[in-house]
Amino acid sequence: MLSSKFLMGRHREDLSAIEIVALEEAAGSVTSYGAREEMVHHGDEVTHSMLLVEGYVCRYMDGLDGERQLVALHVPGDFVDLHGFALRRLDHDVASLTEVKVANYPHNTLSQLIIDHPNLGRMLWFSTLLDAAMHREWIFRLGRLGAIGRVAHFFAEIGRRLQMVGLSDGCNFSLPFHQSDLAEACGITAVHANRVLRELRERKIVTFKGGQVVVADIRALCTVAEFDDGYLYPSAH
Amino acid sequence: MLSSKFLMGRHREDLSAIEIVALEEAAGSVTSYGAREEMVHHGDEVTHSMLLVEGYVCRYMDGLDGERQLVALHVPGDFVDLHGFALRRLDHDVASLTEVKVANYPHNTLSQLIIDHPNLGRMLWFSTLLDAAMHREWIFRLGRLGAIGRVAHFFAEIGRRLQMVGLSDGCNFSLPFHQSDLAEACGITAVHANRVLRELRERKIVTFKGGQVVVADIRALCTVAEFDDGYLYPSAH
DNA sequence: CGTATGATTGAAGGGTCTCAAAATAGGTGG
DNA sequence: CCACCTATTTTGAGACCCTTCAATCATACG
Repeated sequence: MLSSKFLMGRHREDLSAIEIVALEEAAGSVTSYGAREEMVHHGDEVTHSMLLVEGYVCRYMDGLDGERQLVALHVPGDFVDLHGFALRRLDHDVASLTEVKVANYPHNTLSQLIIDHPNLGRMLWFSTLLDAAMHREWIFRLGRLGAIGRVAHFFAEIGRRLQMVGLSDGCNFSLPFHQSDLAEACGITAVHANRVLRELRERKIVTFKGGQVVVADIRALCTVAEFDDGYLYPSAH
Repeated sequence: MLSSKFLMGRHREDLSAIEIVALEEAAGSVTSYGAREEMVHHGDEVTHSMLLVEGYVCRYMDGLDGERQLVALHVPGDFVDLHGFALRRLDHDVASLTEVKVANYPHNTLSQLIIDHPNLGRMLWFSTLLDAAMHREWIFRLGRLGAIGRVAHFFAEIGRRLQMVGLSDGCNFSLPFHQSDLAEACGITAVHANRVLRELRERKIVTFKGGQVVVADIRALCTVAEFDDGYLYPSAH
């Protein structure tokens, strides 16, 4: 099922069997993208929204002199641009990191879906608000943490999110990033990202090599990152 | 009308007269708060959402050693915690800056409102997505701009938003902030905020004194801030 | 084997923080 | 209306974190 990971670990259980079928049937075509491809350009009018089925996608904004800032990273089960449904055009760019498979949801289909299934509508809304909650945490991370804390926090968040959709045990996961991508997510330079990674490695907290993250000391990672997963609204608590 | 500023300057014209009346009638009680009062504590279950009618409100998160990071500033016409409708509990704190008046919208009333008026529902969703768009811009600001750019960007955004609801000409507006508040919004220290303000004053770009912002050179302000108001989704363009 | 890309390290400079003190403004009571 | 008290703003000096610029190293790939 294309949407089988949607809200997995995030109160997916609040969806009825009927609603899940309705969501699945609302999916239009499935599109594939290669790695590192631009998927949506900022300013574009969007007429459908993409549910990420397979692969990693990021959203980013560009500064005047070309420096890029990641504003979101998406993993399977995430709606990548559901906010485009209400906003109509995007204020940022969307690109694939890996090879990617997305299910397209035409906006006029979504409109009807929400009318027919108000509870499903609220869960779709909820999913866009999860993005906003993550945005807030990223603001906190950039505003209040030093470089080490930022990188640690990023690892902690992605690990936890992948765990929720069954793609990680929380400590070992794939992250198809270059060090420069990590830098763009954390508001630091690639050179400094490298030094931060060395320190995290030397302190035996986490290693990152070849797109693979291995958390050696999850306790220390969360401490350094000031990480608490509450803002991810996991099902259990 | 309590909701007369809702989405003002942001496609409010997409709301029909009937929908506006329905929104107005959905408002429950009106509550007043004093200046600098905590309004919602993180983790609280929220059963209603507040539309800001008068005054300024901020949302923030606290780090381990008490440093605070603002994640949003709200001006009249903003729904302060509409995201609580779908999230149920908040991941951050909400506090007043000035004396404040809010209109309360009980969540069960909102549920019905959305079923009866799907288009209004989409506009409410839209309004929470505007918050998310601003979050993204804050991420960019913190990740990619230096201290001067961050402060300039903050001024530019608030000026523009106040202009949209008729509370500023874009260059002169009230901002009931201490320098330390500005610091908490921009991820810098209060001491450095002071130095940045001096530089912006000396470069004849903007002055901030006694809670009043006067932009002397809007062109320079936007340049320093790398500011473009597209992410605020203003009606005209 | 040569080339391109990404990772790693070094040295120097700059931006921001910290700590501390002084100046100013605002509010209150005499 | 002045005197005092407190909160806020302003300034200085030194330390530290991160950036910049450059060079070297490792790796993958034609």
